[in-house]
Amino acid sequence: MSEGRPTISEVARRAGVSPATVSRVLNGTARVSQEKVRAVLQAVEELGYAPSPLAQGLATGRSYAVGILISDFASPFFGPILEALTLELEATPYRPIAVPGHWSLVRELEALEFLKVHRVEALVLLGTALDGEALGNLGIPILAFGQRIEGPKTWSLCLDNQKAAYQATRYLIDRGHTRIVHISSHRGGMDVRDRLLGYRKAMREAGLEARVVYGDLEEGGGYLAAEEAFRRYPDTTAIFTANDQTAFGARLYLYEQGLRVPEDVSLVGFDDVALSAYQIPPLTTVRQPIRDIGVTLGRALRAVLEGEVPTLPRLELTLVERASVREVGA
Amino acid sequence: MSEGRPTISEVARRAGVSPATVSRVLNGTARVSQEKVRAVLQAVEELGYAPSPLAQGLATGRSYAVGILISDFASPFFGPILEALTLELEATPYRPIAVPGHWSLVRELEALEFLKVHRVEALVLLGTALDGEALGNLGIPILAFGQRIEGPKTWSLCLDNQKAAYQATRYLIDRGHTRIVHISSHRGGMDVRDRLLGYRKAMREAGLEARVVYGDLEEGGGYLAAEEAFRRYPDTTAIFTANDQTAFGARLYLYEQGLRVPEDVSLVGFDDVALSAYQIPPLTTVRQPIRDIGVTLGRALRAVLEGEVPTLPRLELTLVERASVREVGA
DNA sequence: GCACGGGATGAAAGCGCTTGCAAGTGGGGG
DNA sequence: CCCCCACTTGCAAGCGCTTTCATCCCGTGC
Repeated sequence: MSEGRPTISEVARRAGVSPATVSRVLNGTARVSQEKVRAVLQAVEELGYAPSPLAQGLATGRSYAVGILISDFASPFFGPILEALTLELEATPYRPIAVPGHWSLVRELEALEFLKVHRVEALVLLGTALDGEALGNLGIPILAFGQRIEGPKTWSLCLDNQKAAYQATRYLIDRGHTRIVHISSHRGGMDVRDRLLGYRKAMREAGLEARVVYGDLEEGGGYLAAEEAFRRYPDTTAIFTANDQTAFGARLYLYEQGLRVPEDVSLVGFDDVALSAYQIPPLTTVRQPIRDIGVTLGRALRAVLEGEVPTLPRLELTLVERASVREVGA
Repeated sequence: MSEGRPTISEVARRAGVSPATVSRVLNGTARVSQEKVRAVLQAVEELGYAPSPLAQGLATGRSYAVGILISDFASPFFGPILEALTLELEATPYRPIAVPGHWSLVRELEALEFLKVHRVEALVLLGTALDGEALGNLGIPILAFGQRIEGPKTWSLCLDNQKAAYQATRYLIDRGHTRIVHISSHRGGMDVRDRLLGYRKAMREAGLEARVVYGDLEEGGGYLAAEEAFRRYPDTTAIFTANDQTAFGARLYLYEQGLRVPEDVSLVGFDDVALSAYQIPPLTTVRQPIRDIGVTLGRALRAVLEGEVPTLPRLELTLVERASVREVGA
């Protein structure tokens, strides 16, 4: 024994029925008499049978695989989203094939090709740089987050980044800050650009000078960007970053320069990554409902796979006030 | 057109050969004349043909899938390992199916079942609680990290956690600390226990009292554990945590209590997660060569899949001195 | 009592690919 | 000039499953 896993024919033989009947019982695709159902179920039980997804896929023309293109497994933002997303998929017959794009368009295209070859039935894009062009008409539904994509059977989960960034900037302005730097990035998708827009709008409205520098959305880039910011704008009193990782990097720079947060300079991040609450001081940041995003994507994915039109609930971005911002005296 | 993807027969027809020949050309399983090779290749090119892994799998009895059981996609430690690991697999025909076990034995068993059903050809365990028992004799090679597993065709990548923990504790002792708390955890595998052992050994040798409290290896647990530590041992001057996330949590507790790091209490972590260098102050911690671990596992996996015996190089744990420890006066 | 309808079931084809086997081809040696 | 061998190539079976189609059986209505 241990002759590999049992096949449907073995189950059929043992139950005294045909493979077709076993298939019908297992998939509930046709009425089968009580008696045979019982026999089949018992045989399945005894043999420990589980159908081969490969064979099923071949026969049905379906793969039951969904492709998830993620920018980076190591991301404290997308990682948890992936976590929630896969969790949501767990009770379904679909299995996620998650591949990282490593922030490189070339890799993303390769990864996409890989997923195409594997005949994924749907695609989830988590913060990639892919656009409608690159995706072409690959005939499967696409769900995107962190980027806006146009196309048939394509849905994007969009939060109002611009508004949130606007509010975060206002928050700083309302507390007396006028010399506010925004650390943005050329990396990242629409979201990051929207945040920049929100910042710009708030500054413009307040008649303040927009001070923008660019990082790479990671800690190292944040550090460098902060350095550049203070070189160019030494009198800066507040920094608003395009994401938390950038804020962490900036924070270190400030620390090394002996600049206290929030006494000397205030800091506001974006994302509310798990660690933001544990920064010193705890980081005031725009909270993205990470778990909800993952769950929402998961649900939408399920809907899409069932051929339905997904309903993407409106998710809100909210500023969570912690301790990295201080009110400056008039 | 756009009639789904082309099949091997279409390629064959176009190239004026049989499907068998196409297969042979593509897999290099037999000599084929120059001329036909060219014809096939051209047809493949023109049609944009790529073989279906499903069909290939069915025919060969292979799945080209490797299972990766990870404790948690959101982990700042395992996430990057997974990242490096998958990267290493990219140029191979194998595709990773990564499923999270969510720190729960039940889920891990479910996940394992899932992977078994999908006929993965090898299994990688990243910090799960599974032991030889649970794994049973599932006839495929297993690679483990962060846990020691016995069995045929089973290899564990083990770093000397005990020694590293011993050294980290000595580091603290050598700098004059005597009242050192270790925050361990009941979660996690052998590694975490080894760290506890290393701590104990160092304390014992120095004739110091072992002060151990337990967390959950995440920030929240670190916070709580630190709280408990100071309740039980108010005169503590140093904390050595079983991982960095725990240290982050403890750090916040200290901050909230107005205890300065390192002036009032020194802090040493374990892992050297990406963010450790960006803590305030930068965290002194035991560095695990995260990237190397991922790469090593990836290479070993490839070897194992080719039927070879993997060579697991010796990876070292080193203490990286940053700014969270101070020397206490005599 | 007979024809008919409908539900349960099995036989068989086929999903796209690989591979053992046999057939066909051409060249060299006897 | 014929035979044999080595090489290339196609045929066909089969991987494990689904699904169409035909068959069979039973109950019902006239």
